Formats: sequence, C-alpha cells, structure tokens
Amino acid sequence: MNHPARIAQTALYQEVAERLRQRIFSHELPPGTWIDEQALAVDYGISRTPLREALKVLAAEGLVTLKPRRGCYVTEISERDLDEIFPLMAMLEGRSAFEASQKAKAEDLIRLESIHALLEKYAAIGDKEGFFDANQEFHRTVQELADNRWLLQVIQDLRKVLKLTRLHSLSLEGRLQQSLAEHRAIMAGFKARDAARAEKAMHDHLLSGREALARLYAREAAEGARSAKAA
Amino acid sequence: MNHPARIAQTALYQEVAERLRQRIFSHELPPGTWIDEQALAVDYGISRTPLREALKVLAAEGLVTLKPRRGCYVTEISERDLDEIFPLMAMLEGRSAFEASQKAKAEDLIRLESIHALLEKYAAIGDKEGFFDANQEFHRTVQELADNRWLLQVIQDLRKVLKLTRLHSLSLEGRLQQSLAEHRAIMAGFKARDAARAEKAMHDHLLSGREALARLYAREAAEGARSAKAA
DNA sequence: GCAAATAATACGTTATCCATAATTATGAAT
DNA sequence: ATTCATAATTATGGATAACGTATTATTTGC
Repeated sequence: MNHPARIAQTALYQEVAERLRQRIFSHELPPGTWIDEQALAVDYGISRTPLREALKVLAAEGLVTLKPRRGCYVTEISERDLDEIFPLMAMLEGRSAFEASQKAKAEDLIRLESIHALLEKYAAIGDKEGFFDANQEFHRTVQELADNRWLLQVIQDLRKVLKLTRLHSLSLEGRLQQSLAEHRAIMAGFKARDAARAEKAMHDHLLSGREALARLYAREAAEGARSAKAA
Repeated sequence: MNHPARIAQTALYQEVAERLRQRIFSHELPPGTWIDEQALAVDYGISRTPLREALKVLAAEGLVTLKPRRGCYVTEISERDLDEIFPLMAMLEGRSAFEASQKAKAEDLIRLESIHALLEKYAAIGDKEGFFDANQEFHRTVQELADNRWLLQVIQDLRKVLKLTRLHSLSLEGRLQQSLAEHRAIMAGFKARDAARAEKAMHDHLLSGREALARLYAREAAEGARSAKAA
C-alpha cells in the first residue's frame, strides 16, 4: 500500500507509540489488557513492523510488558510499586525544585508565580480540572527551570508509569485545599530563594499525593467489598 | 534463511541488544560511531527486523541516538551530562544505601562485610581489577538489599549511560586508597545501623568518583594539548 | 572552483511467508 | 462426566524482497 499522504516528519513507529501511550493513559487500554498486534495493525492501517517497534519502545518505558511468545500486555502496577515510586518521585521532584530554585532568575519566579496564581484562582472557584492542569503546568515549569536533562528524563519516565493508575488524575479529589496549601509552601520556598525549603516542600507535596491516593484506593476497596456483599 | 540451531529462549532482538550493549560498553563502538544497519545485520547473520527492534530498545536506554532518516549513532556524553548524572546517581545510590540499611538483616550485614573485606584485601595488594570487581559487587549488593524495583531500574539505566564514557572503569586510577576510605565510611554506617549515615557516605562516595573522573579528563586534555603542540 | 543535476546509499515501511510455541478444540479412554 | 492425549488453530518472532524517499556522494556543466 502506498501512503503519499504521510509527510513523515517523525517516524511512524513513534506516532504509533504516542497513540498507544494516550490510549493507555486514558485507560481505554487498562492495565492487563492484551494488545492484539495483528488487529491493531489492521485498525491503524499499518503493517506489523512499525507497530512492533512501537511496542518495544513502550516496553522499554515500562508501559507494556512483553511476554515472550505470549504477546504484549499493558503493565499492571501494584500498591507496592506505588509505595516504591512515590518516595522516589518525591526525592526527584524535590531535587528538581532545589535546582530550579538555585537557577531561577527573577523573571522565572514571576512566571512561576503567575502559574501559582492560576492554582489559587481555580481552587477558589472549585474548578478541579483547571486546578489539575495548572498543577501539571507548575511542575512542568519547575522541571524546565531545573534545566537538567537527565533529572527530567528520569522524572518523566516514572511519571509515565504512574499514569498507568486510573486514579492518578483523581488524586486531587477532596484535597484541593490541601494541595493548594502545599503549593503555597513550595512557592514560598522559591520566593524566599531558599532552595532547601523549596525542595522539602516539593518532596512533602509528592508524599502527600501518595497518601491521598492510598485513601482513595482504600475507599474504593471498601465500596467494592460492600457491593460484593450486597450482590 | 532458516535457523533451526536457535533454541529461542529469549527473543533475538534482546540478544542482539545485549551484544550491542557489550560492544558499546567495551568501546569497540565508541560514542559517535554510526551503526550500519544493513552491514550489522549481515555481520550477525540476521535480518534487519530484529536488529531494528534492538536499536529501538538501545535508543530508549539512551545508549544510541536515532536520527530520523539518518541512521543510528552511539550516544555521545558531554561533561555537562556527567555533571548532571553524577549528582543524580549520588542521590539515588545514597537512597539505595538508606533503604538497604533499614532493611538489612544481620546476615545481610555479614555478607556486605565479607565483600568489603575483599575491597580491603585488593587495596592492600594494589590489585585494581580485583578492587574494581569487588566494588561493583558491593554496590550491586546494596541495591539488592534495598529491594526496590524502581530505584534499581533508575540506577541501572543511568549506569548504562555512564558506561558510555571510556574512563569509567579507570575512575579508580590513583585513588584506590581514597575509594577504600569512602567504602569504610559506608560500611561503618551500615554496621552502626545508621541509615542516614550510610546514605550520606554513599552519596559522597559517588560525588568523589565524579571529581576523580574530572581530574582524569583534565589530565587527558592537558596531554592532548601537549601532543598536539608537539606535532 | 563552485553550483546544479544526477546517482548511490540506506532508512522507513509494506507485504508475504514460515517456523514454532501457545492455546483451544477434539476425541478417546477410564 | 472427567481426564488425558492428540490434533487444529492462532499468534508471535523472524526472514525476505521490494519500494518510495530523504540524505549523501558524485558527477556534470558552467
């Protein structure tokens, strides 16, 4: 088949990897799902070759697991994995805040503050989605200011894995005010040009996120048990 | 071509990836080298398909860089990269020592001490190779005791990248005694069951390694300049 | 000697085929 | 009916050949 429509800026396997990533993150392909190579190739209208290359890439990222001769499955993350990853992320994002605080110029702080202002705004009107987006933007900006390629790489790799959990985007549920308070502490560290303080505040912010997630899981497990008893 | 000789325990692309890794680590394929897909496929007696898959995996690990439409090159690591990676590694291996110290049982400490005894022995007789191997074993064991899959993963990924630098295995050159002293400090932290102390000692040990490497580079650069002037 | 045109090279992709391992379905025997 | 062995099915891992195209190298023309 000929595809003159493709301008081929980026390789096809990369586009496919990205499409799959999004489907995994959105839980259209939940953890444990078997990925049918042939069916997917037909679905995407491509050959198996670039698809298989894409799957290798996703496997290296930890998003899928390739079982020899048994195919490809979306990776399942356990509670233990979360207990291991969050403290790691806390340390790494803390370090990121530390370096960002050291390297930030006055104008960078202004930019960071303007993003923080969005957090304040969305929290005030209770806009969870807006808060979530601004939160992401805040963390992204801190990492940009840290300007450390390898630190960024490691953080992004782990974040991808975290996005495998469905509740990730819901971790703000019921703790908007607490998250905001934590962000104020981070921002205060930056404004005081106190890198160690920014680091600790960011670190604690991440650990707090883990606790919120644990509570959500616990609640869900309880509800699951209740509905199971009812049935 | 048919290959009935292959028993195919692990996938071919994985074997190829491992072979390439070794060739990269040994600097038979030094940083910057172009990897000729077709020639390599012929050389290994395989088709391009699994070779390309292997290259995708290595690219995800950061060992090679895939330039669209221009092929595959062994990644080149800059001084700046080293300045970013070593503090990261120091933090991560420090954390590893922390967790290992917390989780280690009495028998684990005995095992660790027996490896440390090897370091003492090889340092005493000035056996650099033996010291190097025992050193690797020591770090490997600490990470095993930390028993943290994701921490291990991140550390191993970064270590692979560090192995791109030729001087990595020579970083002990002329600092055997210092490295030994640092290891004694780490061991002391473990024996005192003081996780924070083990963490800091391990952290400082890594940073010290970075400094030694920087001195080696500086010396080499000076020699390079001298021989260039002589020519 | 340099720019433009041309040829060679090799990457990205498709398509097809095949061997082998895994899974499922089938059928016989207890 | 259940168990077990066997056969049929399916999907993965890999090979091969072919092709368009972007890059690089070479030749040509001025």
